[in-house]
Amino acid sequence: MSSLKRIDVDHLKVSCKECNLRELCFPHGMSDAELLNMDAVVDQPKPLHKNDFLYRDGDSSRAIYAVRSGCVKTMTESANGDEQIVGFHLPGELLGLDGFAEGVHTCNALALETSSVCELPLNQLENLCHVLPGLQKQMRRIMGKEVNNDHKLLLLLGKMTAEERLASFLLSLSSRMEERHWKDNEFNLSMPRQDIANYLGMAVETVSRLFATFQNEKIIDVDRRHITILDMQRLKAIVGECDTEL
Amino acid sequence: MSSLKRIDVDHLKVSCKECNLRELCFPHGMSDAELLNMDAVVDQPKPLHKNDFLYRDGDSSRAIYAVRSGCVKTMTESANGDEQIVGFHLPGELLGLDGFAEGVHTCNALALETSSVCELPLNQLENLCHVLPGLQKQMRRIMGKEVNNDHKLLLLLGKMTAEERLASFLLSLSSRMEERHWKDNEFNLSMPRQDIANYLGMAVETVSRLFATFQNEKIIDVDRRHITILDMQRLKAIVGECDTEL
DNA sequence: CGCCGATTTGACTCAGATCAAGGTTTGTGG
DNA sequence: CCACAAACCTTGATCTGAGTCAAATCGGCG
Repeated sequence: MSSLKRIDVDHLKVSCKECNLRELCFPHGMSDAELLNMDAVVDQPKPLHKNDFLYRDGDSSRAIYAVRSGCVKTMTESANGDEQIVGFHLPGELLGLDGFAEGVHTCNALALETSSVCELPLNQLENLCHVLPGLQKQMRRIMGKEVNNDHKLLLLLGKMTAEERLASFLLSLSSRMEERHWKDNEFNLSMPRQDIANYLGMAVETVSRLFATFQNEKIIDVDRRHITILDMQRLKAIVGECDTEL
Repeated sequence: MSSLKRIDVDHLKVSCKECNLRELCFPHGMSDAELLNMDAVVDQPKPLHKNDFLYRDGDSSRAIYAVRSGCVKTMTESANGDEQIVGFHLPGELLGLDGFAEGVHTCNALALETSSVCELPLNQLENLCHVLPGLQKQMRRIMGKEVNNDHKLLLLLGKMTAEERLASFLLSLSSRMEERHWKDNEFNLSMPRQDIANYLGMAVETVSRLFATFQNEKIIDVDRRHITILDMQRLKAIVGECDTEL
């Protein structure tokens, strides 16, 4: 690949039609004709560096975003200053719905590593929904998914033990890896232990100890940020999915 | 009021235009003309009795609902059978978004007391959104609000102590009472202690003890399900809204 | 009145937090 | 290329908020 081509990549827009994440993202279920319309309004801003904010609590809500590469975390802040991470967003996953209620974001969104996103500007979204019935429908699906995700997390925080939470977290990542046609039993964590702990409502030390326990029990292999799931069945058994075989 | 009239009440539809909850509900921000259209599609089924399900996990999603009177709780169920209550819905509040992702509900919705709801059928929603720009916008606001609510609850479950959680719960109820132009410092809980405990991720005994503590400290007065907030400032101070006067 | 579910209260226990080191990896400037 | 600092991660010891278990009390209601 020539140096010239490499420079061009920055300016090159990946069309929705050709994006390999299209089935997970805005375009899900759309016709080719509809995809062309999408391409016309979807913007692809400069990549975010690690620790760059995509948006902050209080920013006016201008768009919804899809992660194209990397990983973005969203977190809410409380009155007395502590933070709760509410989501880690992988490529193809959407964020920004938190701004829909009042037109102002109520979360911070921060890149965990170098990441790129696609933007769907809200001022165009309204018109586009009129023209593209598929998008209208997809928007509803997206929001429903967000709600369901949050509910799962509520269940996790409200009812599970630390062990179940971490197992559940690993399984969630694993199945999202599979959705993306990546290995579902071997992946890298893009977030530090501290963020996992925050997300799961526990102390860093507990995360660390549980990783050690799981490793001792040969359920997973942990090498710094690299996770290998050795015994998926046992992991599922921990969270109570009692479908061992059967 | 004659007995004849009383019978009619069952059949009488309350129009959105005349509903005193309209500013909290679907109609928020709509013109009179738009409200007439809403009325044409909003259905008002028979009231629910205590412990009736409005819908169940797995039911196909046919409508979104607005509580007109009473109180409805929604809860998710985990693989191993335990439940997490994810919301208590007061008059004017909406529910049913959990069915948007896959067209199937992922929550149970259950009346805590005799309750009535309005239904907005989904098959009409799509068309209606085309015709009524106000509804389209309102739908987005509604979903954003749901997401923000869930995020608040995540913060509560992930980061707060039991004391903070209960204080936060009481303040949330109080401000929702105010929205409805009811007393914000005196109200009845429509849910048993067990449900409060479940919602806040703690044991019933802890709820009971904390009510006793708050009562001893003259922050609230508790008489069975009847709550009187005696010292709003102190309650706010507990959750860390350090705006005590300022 | 007497039963039943909801609530409260007390005593005890424990999962997981906190506190305290120590080890490892990464990045940076000389 | 190395030294040094700053993150990040792990491990051990101790502590505690809130859960669990058990029992009494209350409030309706047939």
